[in-house]
Amino acid sequence: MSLRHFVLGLLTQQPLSGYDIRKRLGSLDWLIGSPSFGSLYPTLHALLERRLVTVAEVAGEGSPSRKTYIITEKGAQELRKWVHQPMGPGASLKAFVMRLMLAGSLSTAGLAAHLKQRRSQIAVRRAALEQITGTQGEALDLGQRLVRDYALAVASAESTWLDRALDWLSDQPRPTGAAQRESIRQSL
Amino acid sequence: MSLRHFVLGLLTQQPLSGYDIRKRLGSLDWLIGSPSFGSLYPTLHALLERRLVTVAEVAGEGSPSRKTYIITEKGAQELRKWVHQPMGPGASLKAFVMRLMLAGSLSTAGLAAHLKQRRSQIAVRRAALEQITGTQGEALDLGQRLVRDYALAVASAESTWLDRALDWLSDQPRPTGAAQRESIRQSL
DNA sequence: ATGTGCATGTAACTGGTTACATGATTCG
DNA sequence: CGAATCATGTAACCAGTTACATGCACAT
Repeated sequence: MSLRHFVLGLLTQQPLSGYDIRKRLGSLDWLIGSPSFGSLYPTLHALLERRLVTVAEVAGEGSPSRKTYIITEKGAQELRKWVHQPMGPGASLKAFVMRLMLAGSLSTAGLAAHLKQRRSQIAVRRAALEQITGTQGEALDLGQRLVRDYALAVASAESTWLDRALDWLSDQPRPTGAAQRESIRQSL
Repeated sequence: MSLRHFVLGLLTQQPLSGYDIRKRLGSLDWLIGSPSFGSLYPTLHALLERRLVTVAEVAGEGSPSRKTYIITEKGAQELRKWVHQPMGPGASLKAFVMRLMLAGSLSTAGLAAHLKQRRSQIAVRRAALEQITGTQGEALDLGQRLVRDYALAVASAESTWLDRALDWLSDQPRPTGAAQRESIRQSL
C-alpha cells in the first residue's frame, strides 16, 4: 500500500489529475513502473474518502473535464508521518526510489538519515555478493554470473551516487523551506 | 506470470526444492525480490500438474523430508520458447535481471540480442531523462531532481556494464555447450 | 521440555493489471 | 467521418503476501 502515499507525495508539489500522474511517472517506468489507471483512479478515490485530498473539477477549456486533486493538511501530515519511518533492510531499489521522490516532504536531516541507511545496506549487499564470488564462484552458471556482475555494478553505482548526494547535502547551508527550491540547481 | 518461467529456469541448472529456491534468491532480494513460500509452493505444484517438472521426494537424512523438483524435457522446451521472445520496450530492471538469470537457457546469439536490445532501450531512457533536465530542469523539486540524477547514474552504470558484457560475449569463441561452463571465469 | 532451524503447505486477503465502457475534442 | 488523444471510470481477474498450521530434527 505504498501507492497511496506515493501519490500523496506527488500532490505536495502541485495539484494533479490522474492522467497527469501517469504522464509524470511515464519517464520512470523502467525504474518503478507507473501504475495503471485501474489502480490510480481508485487510489485517488480512496484518498478523497479519507479526506487526505480534495478535488477541483476543471471544466475543460479545449479539453475534456479533468479532476485535479489537491492535498489537504491532514494528507500532508499523514505523508510526513509515513515518510519519516525508516525502510526495512530488504528494501528494494523500487521502494528506495519511491521514497527518494518524496524527499521534498522530508527534513534535510531525515533525508540524510535515509541516504546513509541505504548506503550501509548497499555495503552489506556488496559484501554478500563478493562473498558469493569467493565461495561459490566456480559453481555458478552463466546467468548467475551475469546477474552477480550486474548486481555488483548497480550496487557500486548506487554507492557512488549516495556518497555524492550526501556530500552535496552536507554542503547545503540552510535546512528547509523555500530557499531550498533555489539552491538545488548546482547538484548535477 | 513470470515466476513460473523463472523457477523453471532455475531448475535447468540443478534439481531444487522450494526451500532451496528461496535461499538461492535471498541474495538478490533487493534487485528482484524473492517470492514468498505462499507463491512458491503453489507455483511448483502448477508446474508439476502441467508436466513441466517432476518431483523426487528425498526422505531426509538428518533433515526433514524434502521434495526436489526436476525439469522435464517438456519444461525445458517451454522455457526456451519463452526466453527467446523479446521483452517489451518498457521492461523494468527487475524483468531484465530475471531474464538475465536465465541466460544459460539462451543461445549466445539470443543472449547478445537481448543485451543489445536492452542497451538501446537504456539509451532511449537516458535521452528522455536528459531532455527533462533541459526542458523542465528548473521546475523540478528536490525529490524529482534526486530521482532524475539517481536514474541517470543507474542508467549509465547499466549502459557501461552492457558494453562490457557484450564485448566479453563477442570475445567468446565457442557458441554453446559444456565448454561454456569452463571459460566464463575470466568475466570479472 | 523448549526453542530454533528445516521443510512444506493452505486460506484469506490485497494490490494491481487487463479489459472494457464512456465521452469530449481535435486533426486529417 | 473516422482516427487519435485526452480523460475518467468499473469489473473481472490474478499474482503475490500475510498469517496460519503442521511436523521433524537437533541442541540446550
